[in-house]
Amino acid sequence: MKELLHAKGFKMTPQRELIFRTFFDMGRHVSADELSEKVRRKDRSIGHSTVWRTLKLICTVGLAQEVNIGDGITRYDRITRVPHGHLFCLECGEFVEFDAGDMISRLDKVASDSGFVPEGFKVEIQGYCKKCRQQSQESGR
Amino acid sequence: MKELLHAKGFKMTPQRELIFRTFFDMGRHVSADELSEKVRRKDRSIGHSTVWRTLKLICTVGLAQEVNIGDGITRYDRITRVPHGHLFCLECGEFVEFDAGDMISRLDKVASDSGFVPEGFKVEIQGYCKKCRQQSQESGR
DNA sequence: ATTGAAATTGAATATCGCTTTCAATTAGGA
DNA sequence: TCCTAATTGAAAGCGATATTCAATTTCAAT
Repeated sequence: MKELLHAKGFKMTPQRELIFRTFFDMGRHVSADELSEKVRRKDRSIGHSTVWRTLKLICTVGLAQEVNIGDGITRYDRITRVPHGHLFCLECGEFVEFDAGDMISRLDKVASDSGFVPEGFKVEIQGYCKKCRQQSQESGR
Repeated sequence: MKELLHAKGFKMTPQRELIFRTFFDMGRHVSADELSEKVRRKDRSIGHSTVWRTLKLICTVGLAQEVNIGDGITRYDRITRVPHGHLFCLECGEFVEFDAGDMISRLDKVASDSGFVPEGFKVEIQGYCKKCRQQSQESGR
């Protein structure tokens, strides 16, 4: 971890250590605010801006990527070996992952056909989850 | 057009007419600011907020949809019959569309497997376009 | 261990997209 | 024509993220 930072000219600090650990202990799709709150529960002296910046840093060194579903809140998702997409409920905001491994080769081809060297993929499905559909059915409509 | 609005309880106005026309004359992936600027070149008296609101309206009546690539700017893309994805250059911001028709059935299945009723799909590939790769190669690195 | 340049920090402030408010105006069915 | 609900433009507001800056800290080179 420290080495990874040093390799790119960054330094390790106690703040970063705590933020890194907290981020990787949390689930997926963490927003900056959520992380900031959790980090500051452990150490009140860490500033919001440090958390924001560290989150960007985690992306810069390639350990996470931004996920944007269009609600104005950027979430951060650690990069796993397994390429995956997101299912997202437009009503309650529930997030479900799905394996997108079998799409990759197709997407790779699409990219190279257009002269692009792909860096990342995003496959997202918006819709309505089971629970929300049942609820809206019960309540009259 | 007018009928489409009336059917959903909206009214047609001169402002909306101009904004609609301008939007559909522009290319794809128009941001609110771009549209606003173009509209206001034709009629300086139209307010920004009217443009924003009309853009939302166009989405509400189902003629366009928001596209979000994570740079904090929402773009609006008219809805075509052909489902498509986006290739996006991380360097210069170039946008290229590709046909995603053959992914739909797979995505539909993914959704229903999780109990979701899909409403929309987003397939995006980030990467580096040919031009930017050549340029960064020429300039030393 | 000490040093010193460069990176990092936290607080405050700024910015940037976008939304809302509000009083005045306008569209369009009755 | 009239009436009401929808719409307008300007301005203010909002929330997420970025930036500024002086003080502090890291760590490679001594």
